[in-house]
Parts: sequence; structure tokens; C-alpha cells
Amino acid sequence: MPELAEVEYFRKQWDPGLGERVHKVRARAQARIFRESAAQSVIQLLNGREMRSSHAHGKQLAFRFSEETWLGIHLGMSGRLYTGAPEMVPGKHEHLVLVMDSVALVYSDYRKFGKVLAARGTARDATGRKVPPWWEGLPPQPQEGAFDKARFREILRQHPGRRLKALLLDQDAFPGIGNWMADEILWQARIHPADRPGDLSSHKRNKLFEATKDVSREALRYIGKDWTDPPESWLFRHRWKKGGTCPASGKPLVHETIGGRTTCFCPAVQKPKH
DNA sequence: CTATTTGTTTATCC
DNA sequence: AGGATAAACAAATA
Repeated sequence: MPELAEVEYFRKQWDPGLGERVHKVRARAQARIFRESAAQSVIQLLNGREMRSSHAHGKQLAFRFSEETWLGIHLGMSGRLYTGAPEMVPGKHEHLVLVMDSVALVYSDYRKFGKVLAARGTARDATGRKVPPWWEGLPPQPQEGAFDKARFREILRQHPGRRLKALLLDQDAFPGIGNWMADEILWQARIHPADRPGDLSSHKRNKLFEATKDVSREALRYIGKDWTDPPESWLFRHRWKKGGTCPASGKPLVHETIGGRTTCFCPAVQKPKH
């Protein structure tokens, strides 16, 4: 489920825990989400720590606690964050619960493709902001100013022969972009998902850059804020309906596997170069 | 019962 | 080398 907008939404769900201390950690220790940091070490590191701040980068989340302690979370395909009452009893898919004074912070993930990391120590990002040690050297996010035309051109130059659908899903290039956002960007730019950077006119390259910025920022404004759906003019509102039609051309939408993922596009509006 | 899924990693082949 | 593809992970939903 989560791409950068949904990740930002889930980040805020744990805000009620800011300034509170972890009194108890309830962990489903055998769950696959603890494959990198064992449940035992997560428990040991977080117990007694106060939550100070939270951060998102692409599809990654980081929660900073007292004494330079970090909890990292990747939500995978089905991960969700929410809060419950401190006395809640974790259900089948609620693998990690941080019990605080007034609230319990819950990580639920029924498919268990997500993961958690816990460690101590602090690094700095490009702007001098404190980040967890494993966030050193992360690429700029598409919604940020640092993701500018020069950065965009660099990405295209590095991958002249890659299909754009696959390139947009590359987290080293477009951190936070996932399946539906990639389709939305290509549709808004009127570019066929199997086209390659080398196929694009300079006009299309500009359209792709603008659509990348617009979709990222607008998705954060709608979904990232309170999970409001984007407007009817977006592909988003039509892509999962059976018999869905393109809001621009009115023609039926098509679903094909491109770049290894189900891709929704409008052939009438997104013509391939070759 | 079968097919599908908004993510990532690894192996394999071209 | 760079890119495409399939499989694996797991469980709900149609």
C-alpha cells in the first residue's frame, strides 16, 4: 500500500507518542519483520526511551528516541501504523506495539514484507538534519527542491535504455515513488510506460520532470495530509475501477505488465515512441 | 480453487 | 555492463 504519500500519512499517526516514554514493548518475536533487527534488540533499545521526533524519506520511516536511539520502519506492501489504548492486546498481525503513558503505538503488517530496524548513533543528511546511521547518503526526494532539473537529467543520463516505468520505481533514483504514482506521473506527462529516456524529446523530458514534482507534492497534500482522495482528473480515481476510462480521453484504460508490475495507462494519450 | 496485490531482493538469462 | 524476467517472501480479497 504505502508510497511516499501514504508513508507520510502513517508517520503522523504516531505523533501522539511524541514526548512520551516507552514503558513496555510488545513484540511478536517470530514475525518476519524482525529479520534484520531481532525483536530482543528492538525491545532492549527502546525500553525506557522517550520519543523525540519522526522522519520520512521515500518509503522509509525513522523515529528518534532519547539517547540517540532510532527505530526504522519500512512498511512493505501491507504495513500500517496507528495508535491504540495503552492496555490493548496485540492482534494476530500487530507485530510491534510501543506502550506509553497515554497511548500505544502499533505496527501492523499482515503480509510481513515490511521490516523494522533499531540502532543507536546519529548521522546527518545533506541539510544537516539528524538522521539514523543507515540513512547516510540517501538521494534527494522528488518533492524536494534538491531534486532539481540537474538531478533529473543525471538520472536519465545514467539510464538511457531503461523503460521509464521501471526507472520511476527505482528507489535510488525516485525514492518514494511506487506503482500507482509511477503510472500517474507517466499518464500526466502523456508518456508511454515502456518508452526509455533516450526516446524522449526535450519537451517530453520537461513534462516528465514537471509531472514528477506535481504528483509527488499533490499526493502529499491530499493523501499525506488525511488520506483525502486526489481529484477526479487524476488517473488514480479511475485505475482500479472495472471498466475504468481515461479522464482525459474517455477511452478505456489498459492494464499490462511493464517493468515487472501491473501498469495502467491510456494508449490513446500515451503513444509509444517505437 | 484460482488469480491478484500500492514492495524489495536475488538469481538467471540475454 | 546494463537490462529484463521470474521467483520468493505472506495473507487477504475477488
